[in-house]
Amino acid sequence: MFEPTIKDIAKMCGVGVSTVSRAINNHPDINPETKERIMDAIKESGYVPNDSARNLKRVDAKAIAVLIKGISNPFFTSMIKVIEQECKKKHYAMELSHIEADEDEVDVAQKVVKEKRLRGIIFLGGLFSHSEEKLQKLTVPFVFSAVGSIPESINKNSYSSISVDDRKESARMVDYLIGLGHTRIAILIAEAEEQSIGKLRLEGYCDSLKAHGIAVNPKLVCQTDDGLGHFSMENGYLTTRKLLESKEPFTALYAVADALAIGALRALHEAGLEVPGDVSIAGYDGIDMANYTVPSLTTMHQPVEEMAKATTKLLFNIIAGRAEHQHITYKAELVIKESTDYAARTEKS
Amino acid sequence: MFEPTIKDIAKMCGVGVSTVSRAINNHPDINPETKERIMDAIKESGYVPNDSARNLKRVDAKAIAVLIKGISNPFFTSMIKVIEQECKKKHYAMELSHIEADEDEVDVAQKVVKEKRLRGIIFLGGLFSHSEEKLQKLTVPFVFSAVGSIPESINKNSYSSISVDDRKESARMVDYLIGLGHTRIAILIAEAEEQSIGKLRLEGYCDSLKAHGIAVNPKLVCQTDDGLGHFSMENGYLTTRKLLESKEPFTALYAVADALAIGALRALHEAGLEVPGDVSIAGYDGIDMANYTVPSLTTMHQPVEEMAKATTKLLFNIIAGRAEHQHITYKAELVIKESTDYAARTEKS
DNA sequence: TTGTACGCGTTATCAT
DNA sequence: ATGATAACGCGTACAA
Repeated sequence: MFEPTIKDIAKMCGVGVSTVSRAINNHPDINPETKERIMDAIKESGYVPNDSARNLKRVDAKAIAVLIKGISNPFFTSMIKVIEQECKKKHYAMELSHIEADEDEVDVAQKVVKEKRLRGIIFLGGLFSHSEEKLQKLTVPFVFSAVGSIPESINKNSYSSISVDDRKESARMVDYLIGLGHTRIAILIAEAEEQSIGKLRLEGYCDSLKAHGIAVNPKLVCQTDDGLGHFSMENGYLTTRKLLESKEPFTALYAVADALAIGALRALHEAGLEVPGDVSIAGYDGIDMANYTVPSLTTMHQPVEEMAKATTKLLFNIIAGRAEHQHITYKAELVIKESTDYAARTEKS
Repeated sequence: MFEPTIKDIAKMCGVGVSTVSRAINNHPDINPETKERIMDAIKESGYVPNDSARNLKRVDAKAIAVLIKGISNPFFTSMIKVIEQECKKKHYAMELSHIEADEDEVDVAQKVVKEKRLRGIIFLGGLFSHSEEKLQKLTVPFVFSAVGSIPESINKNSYSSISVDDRKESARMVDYLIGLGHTRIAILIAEAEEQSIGKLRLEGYCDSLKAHGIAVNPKLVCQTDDGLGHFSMENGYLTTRKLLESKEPFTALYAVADALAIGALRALHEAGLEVPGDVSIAGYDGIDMANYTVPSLTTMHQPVEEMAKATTKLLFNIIAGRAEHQHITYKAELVIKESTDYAARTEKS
């Protein structure tokens, strides 16, 4: 089947290619009549401009990339949806790419930027372990969103970030559990690498315990041993089972991701334990699903929509030269649901 | 910052551009020594070929597109992951694009094909409402995966499809529920447009009831009224509440998607009903989450991984001219978990 | 307001 | 085995 090009359209309308180009790209210098005639011909012939040729010419494509690490976490799915909508509004294309656990996101970014000649990058999730030198090789603006903490050593003016203060909010959750009278609080983490979100949330946990004069019991710090560090329900389930098998007593379980918490819920149920009757459970993220579990899940709700919108808005502003690099921290909201209760009741039972 | 091109590499190595091109693309006619020298220079300079220029020249990009309708259904998330892996293996790029509920997937496909010059398309989800004429305008091979039924009127040799027999498997689930003694079985559907998956599963429901001499009670056919037809937990929750408010008695609830079932689980819990004590619940899809709900969910498990692999494999084979169009139907597996029980017990309570 | 001609970075064809 | 060169389809400076 024949694919018409811009030349064919030009011939059909008896005009030059540049006139057609102007019509397509809404240039001001064009006679409305000719433009209409051209647009009609385009519709009729089913002509669609070749993206490759455009991008080749334009030196940079009207597109951004979203590089996401840890797709298994439903939290990101929500963010992507919002980011995609925002891109559509701006008529930007969005290149979505997953990054494997063992890949270096900045390396991938570099490759993608050169391959696709795009205008900006959003890093979603993962952890920050890049040298400033490496970052500076990236020729387009980029925004880190929902990544682990970024070392102070990196110049704040060389990148943007959108985040919540994972360490602080995590501590807040543990404060709440302690406030309910819990002292033997287990924590479920999937990854604990340096600078990762998991690590930060673990630190918050330790902060809070220490602030309340409670020693951290290493036996209650539960980490998956698959090394993959997925925030998955399966991981939450398996790790909780191991915790139960260890017989180490606890009255509350804090999972650093809702997906983990949901797996934990199931494991406790199978062990014949009531939530929150026997054990209180708290999650983190505030994903949709947390509202529908039985019992519903107490969690730290991150403002997904706002964060996603802020991320894209910031990136577009930087691309347009309308903004400098910024660091925006959102507050998470402690959403108290059915899965947590006073320890006193627990002890009685 | 300066971006080296193939010419720069050529100059650096004192060779012609074509030699560099040959080195990059693993052409046979090249001296291993020169090739090595070139590859070194490429690494050193950080050169990455410009995808746009490549695709422009190559008339078709080494890429396929996945067009997905209904991203909110977690079932698709799993499929995408597998498809992506398969693409990586074949060194194909994968363009992922969501289709809005009101968009026509074939129109979008046409646009994407022309814009990106890609080699094939996978349609994921949605329903089939396209004229053969329109389909034939698509110049690249395409495979429908997990879409609703395709009208007999369309020539089977003009497209491929991977699916499960939704109508039959749906009936099988209802057979099972009836086998447990249930007769007042409600059904939860999100969309019921012609040819949609929802419609097919509804038909299977009716088939089974009729085969067992049970009349279909329209009051037990529950459909969301948001018109969007999302397979979301929220939809399942809200629709179930409406059903409960209607006071129409039922002992079993069949949700045509697990996400809906999870919402239903919650709604019943809030109404003080036990599952499966008071009401049995069954889902459809077999998503991961179904194993972790409390109670765990009886569901029709679709072989996601196999289907996704078959889809990509088939598409690549057709692209390579190694295969004709095919229609593969997979069997779903009835996975019996905790959420369903004999009606007898229900009646007693 | 419109048309002509060049070049973007790459691959393929042809010589050598 | 290697190099020169013509496309690929488009945007745009420049001329008209």
